[in-house]
Amino acid sequence: MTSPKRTTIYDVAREAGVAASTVSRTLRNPRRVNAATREHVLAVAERLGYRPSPLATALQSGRTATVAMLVPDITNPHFFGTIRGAERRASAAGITFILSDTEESADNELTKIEHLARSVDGFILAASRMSDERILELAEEHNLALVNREVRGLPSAVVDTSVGSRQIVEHLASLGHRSLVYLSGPHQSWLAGERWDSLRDGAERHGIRAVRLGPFPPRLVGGGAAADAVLVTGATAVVAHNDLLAIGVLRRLAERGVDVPRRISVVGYDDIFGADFCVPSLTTLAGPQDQAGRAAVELLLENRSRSTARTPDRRVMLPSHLVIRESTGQAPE
Amino acid sequence: MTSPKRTTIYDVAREAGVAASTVSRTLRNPRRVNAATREHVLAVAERLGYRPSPLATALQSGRTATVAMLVPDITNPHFFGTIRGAERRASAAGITFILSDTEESADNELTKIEHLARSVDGFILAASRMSDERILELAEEHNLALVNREVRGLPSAVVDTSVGSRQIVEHLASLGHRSLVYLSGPHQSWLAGERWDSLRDGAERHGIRAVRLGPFPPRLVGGGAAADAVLVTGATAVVAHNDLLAIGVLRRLAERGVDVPRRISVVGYDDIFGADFCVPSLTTLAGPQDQAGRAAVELLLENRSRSTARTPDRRVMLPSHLVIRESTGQAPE
DNA sequence: GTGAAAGCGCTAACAG
DNA sequence: CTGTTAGCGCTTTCAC
Repeated sequence: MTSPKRTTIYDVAREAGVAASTVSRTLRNPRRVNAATREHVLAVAERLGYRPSPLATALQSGRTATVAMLVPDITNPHFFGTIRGAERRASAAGITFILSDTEESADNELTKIEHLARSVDGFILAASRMSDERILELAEEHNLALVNREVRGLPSAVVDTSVGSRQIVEHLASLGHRSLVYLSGPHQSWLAGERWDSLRDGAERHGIRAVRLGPFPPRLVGGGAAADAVLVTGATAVVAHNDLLAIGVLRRLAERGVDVPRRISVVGYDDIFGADFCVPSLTTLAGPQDQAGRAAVELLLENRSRSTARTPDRRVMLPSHLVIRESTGQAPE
Repeated sequence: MTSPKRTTIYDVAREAGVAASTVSRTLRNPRRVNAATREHVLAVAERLGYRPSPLATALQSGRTATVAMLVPDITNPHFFGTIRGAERRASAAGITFILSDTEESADNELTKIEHLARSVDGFILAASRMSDERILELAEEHNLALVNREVRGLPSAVVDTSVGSRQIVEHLASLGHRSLVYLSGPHQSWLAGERWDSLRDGAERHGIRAVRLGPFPPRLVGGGAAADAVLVTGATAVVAHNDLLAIGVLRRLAERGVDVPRRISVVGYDDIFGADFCVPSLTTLAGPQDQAGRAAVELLLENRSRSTARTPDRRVMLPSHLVIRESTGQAPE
């Protein structure tokens, strides 16, 4: 690759016989320029193959036309939908999309934010592991939008799992289950807390005994220990923090010769890739994660420029729905 | 979020009683500054919470400390490993990672490259859909590294599937198969071509009849039509362009009551998430995709700064290995 | 409607 | 070793 001096706004100006500022206007505020000059400038720019420098624009204007998304674990299929949705939306708006993996660490989130602070217009924090306090503090200085996390006063897009969690309980109750175990996810996960609250709440209403176990790493491997722990409790139904964990449980139960769903029913969250072709296929709470990602980008875009004056803080709530497959069935006896 | 005037290099300079250039040096070339002043400047910078502006640095120096990765389809699990590997490596080097989905379109690749050209130090093209000519042309102006694609003279990291493809044939031959069908992927996919060449080559040596069908969309849904097409041929073994397609085939065959592997054996490529827990579990050619992503970033880093003088063009070749699971077995009869 | 000029924050000669 | 001086490419008053 060679860099034969990119053509700048000045090259265009000279060639077109106008001032640089006119070229700039032609590009940013076409209507503030005489139609004739405008056409001419555009033609010259086109001919010279002029491409604006986003860097220079950003440095001068303060707008970078870039957003960064921070994800605890890129590898986790749970986030694929969110990432895709956000990327698509950003791309459609001509916004550059930066993706960063924070490896499940709140400290990493902070570091990355500091690092990128001046290069982006805002951050999308997906399932942030940081405390509410820290997030609020950061929001003082940065433009933030949260995904699957709520913090007072901050814009967020979350796939509602409260209603869905109750649906899970109802589903299990209707199948005759009288007890369930919830396998919780990462300790700092806000979602994990939300889900447990709703499950317990639902369980109470239906006179079902609910127990929480964990935390377990929200990955396939976590399923081994989780499954064994479940068997000890004698519960007839288990709800895992996410599908990854649920599939891990399924595998371990199969290994141990435990019949699902005859002996025990298993439910997950997210409806990730694979939930429909594992065996037995997984009953799970599905949600439009990609829409959440998409909404987050929109929230960010709305909120920029308006340095201080923030909008009536927007919260987007997306509905989830229960997908019933083969891993849940009539309670034993 | 409020922006109370970020502290600049000038603030630090004034506060420390030195020139701005000294502050700059202290940060870039610490050794060119008197130890005492250095300490002092660093202390002041620290105290003022100074953070450099990547934009200003980039504008001035031409280096953006950013790389962009272009992927045909973020959604495709095949790329997850590559994306993760690249992101990790970039992150470790303090390099900002831009991710962009090109939606399987060569034109989109071109557009995105033009768009980002001045904001990044280089591009990682994963499984590019562009023609060799176009890529070579782009390489004149941009710093490129290819993943799973080879173009004369350009740095690339590819997971070798030639050797692996022959292993697949040997595996099938040893099970008594005398014919196989290859389900090809996207028309413009270089990989698809490579794989077919190696398969056919291997088949020839083992006196196996090999037929190519397709192209099929390399996704689960592509498996339906593909499976039906295979059955018509009467072949006893099918090798799909990737695991997604292979799993799709598996599902369709199950639907039609065709016993895998007793009636027909199925092989995929990539060993994606899910290949081990679909039913039957999938025999597939696994490769270190994340290392390919990682290597690509390294190639890019090596190659930057050296504007014209390119290194003896580096090509990284990663070995693949055959993972034998339940979807392949003895040929019928 | 258009031009001149001042910077955005930083780096890189070039002096001293 | 350190300060001065130009810009990098673009936007944005402020005049004309």
